[in-house]
Amino acid sequence: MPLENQFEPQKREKSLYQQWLEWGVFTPSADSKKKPYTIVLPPPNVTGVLHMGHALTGTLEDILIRRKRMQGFNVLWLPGTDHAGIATQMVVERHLQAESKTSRHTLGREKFLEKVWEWKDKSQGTIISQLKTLGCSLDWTRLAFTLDEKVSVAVRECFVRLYNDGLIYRDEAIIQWCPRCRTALSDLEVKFKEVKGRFWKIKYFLEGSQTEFLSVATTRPETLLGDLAVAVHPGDARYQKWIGKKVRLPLVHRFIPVISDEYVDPEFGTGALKITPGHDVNDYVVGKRHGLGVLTIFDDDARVNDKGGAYCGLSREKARDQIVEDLKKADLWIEEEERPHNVGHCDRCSTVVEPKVSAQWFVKAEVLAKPAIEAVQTKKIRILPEEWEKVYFEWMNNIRPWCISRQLWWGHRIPVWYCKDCNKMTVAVKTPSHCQHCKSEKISQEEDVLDTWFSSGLWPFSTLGWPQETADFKTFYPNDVLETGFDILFFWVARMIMLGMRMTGEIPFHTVYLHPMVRDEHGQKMSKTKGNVVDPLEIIDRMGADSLRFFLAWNAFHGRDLRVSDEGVEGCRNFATKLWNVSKFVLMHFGHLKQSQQDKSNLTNQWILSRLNETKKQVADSLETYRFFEAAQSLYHFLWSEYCDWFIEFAKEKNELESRKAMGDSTALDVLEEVLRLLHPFMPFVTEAIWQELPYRSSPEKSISWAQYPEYHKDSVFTQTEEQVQRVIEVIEKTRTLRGTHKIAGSQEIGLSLWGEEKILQALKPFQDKIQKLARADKIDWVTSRPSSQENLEIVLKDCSVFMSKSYLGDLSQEIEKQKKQLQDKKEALARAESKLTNEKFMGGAPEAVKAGVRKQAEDLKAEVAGIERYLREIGGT
RNA sequence: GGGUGCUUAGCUCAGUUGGUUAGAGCGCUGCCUUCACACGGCAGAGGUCAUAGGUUCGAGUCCUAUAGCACCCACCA
Repeated sequence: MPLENQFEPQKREKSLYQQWLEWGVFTPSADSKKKPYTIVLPPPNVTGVLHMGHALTGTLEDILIRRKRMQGFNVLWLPGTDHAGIATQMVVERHLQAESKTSRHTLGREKFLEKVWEWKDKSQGTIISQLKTLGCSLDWTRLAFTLDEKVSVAVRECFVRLYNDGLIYRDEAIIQWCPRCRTALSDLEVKFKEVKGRFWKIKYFLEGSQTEFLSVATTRPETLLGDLAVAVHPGDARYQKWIGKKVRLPLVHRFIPVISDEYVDPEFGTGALKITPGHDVNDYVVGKRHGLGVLTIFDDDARVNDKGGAYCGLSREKARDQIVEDLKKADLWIEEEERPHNVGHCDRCSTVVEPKVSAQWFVKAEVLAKPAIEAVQTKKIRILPEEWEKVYFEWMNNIRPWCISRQLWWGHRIPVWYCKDCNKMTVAVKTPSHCQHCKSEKISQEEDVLDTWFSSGLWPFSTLGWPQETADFKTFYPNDVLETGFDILFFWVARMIMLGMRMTGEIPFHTVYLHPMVRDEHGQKMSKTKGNVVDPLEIIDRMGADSLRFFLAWNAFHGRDLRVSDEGVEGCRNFATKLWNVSKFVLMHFGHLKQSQQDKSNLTNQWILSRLNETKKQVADSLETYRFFEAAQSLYHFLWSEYCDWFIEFAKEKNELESRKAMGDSTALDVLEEVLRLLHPFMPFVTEAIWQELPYRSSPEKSISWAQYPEYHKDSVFTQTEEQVQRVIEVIEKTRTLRGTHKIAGSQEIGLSLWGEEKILQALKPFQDKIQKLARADKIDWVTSRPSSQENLEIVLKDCSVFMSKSYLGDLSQEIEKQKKQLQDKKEALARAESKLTNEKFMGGAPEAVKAGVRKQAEDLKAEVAGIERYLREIGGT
């Protein structure tokens, strides 16, 4: 059946995907004898819609997956979504606020969670349909969600095991607190940003004195309400006499000790540091060292609490203003200056975090990290690109306790029950009915939920049924590749390795591939506020999923940025169109064939088969090393610059075309079919559409998804033919160049003479018709004696020359200049080569192959130099 | 403060262990409405590989220093 004139992705892609689903292409059989290959999709957050980063993940993983499926593996690509605790809760809260002006607190926990579940269902539906639009061959029968019952079981199991092993504990400590989200955060969830601030110097009067005071510098005057000491460096001469004395806390009139501690930097500020153990991580440590205790002066919303006396009820910001004002009034203020400093912000909502002392749950990450570090050191797990290994080690070697409790409603409730009678904790997988210590039934579950990343950390196996020894778990664990953005190396990848190894005793995957971050065309981070977000669906809508996918693969360099631009995707759309058009052409001429029948004696066939074979090798090498961009480029180059530009152009020559048709030669079709299969993982839709229209196929299967992925065969290498055709190409190209430089009209046929050794001419002669057609020559004379340079121009190739009558020429001045430059370049290159050959050290030290190469190079250059000199003389440049 | 990268054509980037005359896409210039394709064809211009040293027979590739840029981690009030 002929292909329609244009491939219209908008019309075709949906139904092609539907067909794959109907055929069950994406679902592996659990009891297959085939070797398994598994990737779990990094579960997108159910906060909204997919962005370009997801599209990149989907594309790269689908390329790996589809290729392995075609290579006969039992392939599982498992889709899922993440409940994304803080992020989703925040989105839904905002939504509620905007829609009905209600807060979660007025709704209550149960009602609010209902709303979040509704949101989740909607968002998940959107995400699924987007992944389908992109063409991702995910096994939807195994769709998972991080709050699924089976995942919950895994989460509890993991928690209980770690608790029993002493690796999870509850402790009162200073943690990062987001007053807007009203929850504790892990260190990773706090982003330090430089903000403009002020540095205030305040008087702390000596107890009993009206004149003597310490000048204390701070960026946060409001925290003086919680000061429990002033610290100076033990070696600081200025303050020796103050140590052990007491000072009066301004405005509050409490008396606090002056202590000495090495932590204080005497060079910084005034050398006297106020200590607020309740609201500063360092002060907390200092306070602990000196037994100062803790004074918490903010409530969960970061308003001053009842410990703040007159300031009670004020927000942090208002309290600061008020306190500064009062200090000035009371003559306790000395001076202030502008001072930029780093302030921690909530990763999710950008609120300034407030360090706060509270009871939280922690994981002893340093214990889990040890085997996880070793796994990468011993290369049991490879991280690619390799430089990320260093980053991984750096973080893992300095890992700190991981705060896993969150004061949220949306998430996995921590499986701990407190007994009202004996105050002890019951930690269990199954919800207990009574306290395991005193049998009391007065128990209540911990209100806190777990950090989202705790459940994500189990994803490679919690989705497969662990801790049950299910068929899926046995077949598909460990996974093969974990592919994701480098931004979640610590958040997610490191934790999967730690938890995976601890829980299952095995590495969760053998390869981590970290892709670059998607940026806009100027390299700027995409953000809604900047308005530079490129929506993958919008691009797909205009140019098709295949174009976007090919673009993403093409640009997945091993750098850190991937810039998305319309022009770039257009180029890839053009490539898809090229494929479509050449397919149209091939089917037009060879679509009637019923079987493969290749004329292996045809040199053009040998050449393209050899080139195809080389391409297969390059694609395989590139994909095995996750160089998607390189694989995409090889395919692009082969299809466009070799198959279309030369093979098809050769085949179009009248005699050739007729003879191909007469013989029923199917090479053009067969090579196209292999290209389709090679390209299918990259551009699944258009390749499937064309494949469906082929008159016969290499595979009896209904879908190209099941067809075999082409593999390199060393018996399809035709080195000699490649050289021979390469020479033909050069003859044509040089002739065309000459025509171009002398402005010979395209319609003007010219006569050529080809001069060279008999052997060379014999190799060229089979291509006479093709040379004539593509160089637009009406005749070719084959000569072994050199034609007159009086009447002809000579184009010198490595081992032969093309002669063209001077009668075709016009103005030569530009050409002379160009050739002079050429001559200069060649002479320099020749001089370099010759100096190598006369250099004894080079001749002694370089390997034989290199020396032979240089010798050959020198010979070629010599011939070329002579040729250009001759040519210059011929066209009148001395 | 610690760490990791980057600097190659106008732009975005390749260039695997040092080895022949440094590549691609886009963009640019000229010509061509040739029967698959103007989302096309043909041809062309364009780079002292950031700088300065060094190692080597040979350096875009290795070493040292310098400059500039980006990112990550970190509690300097």
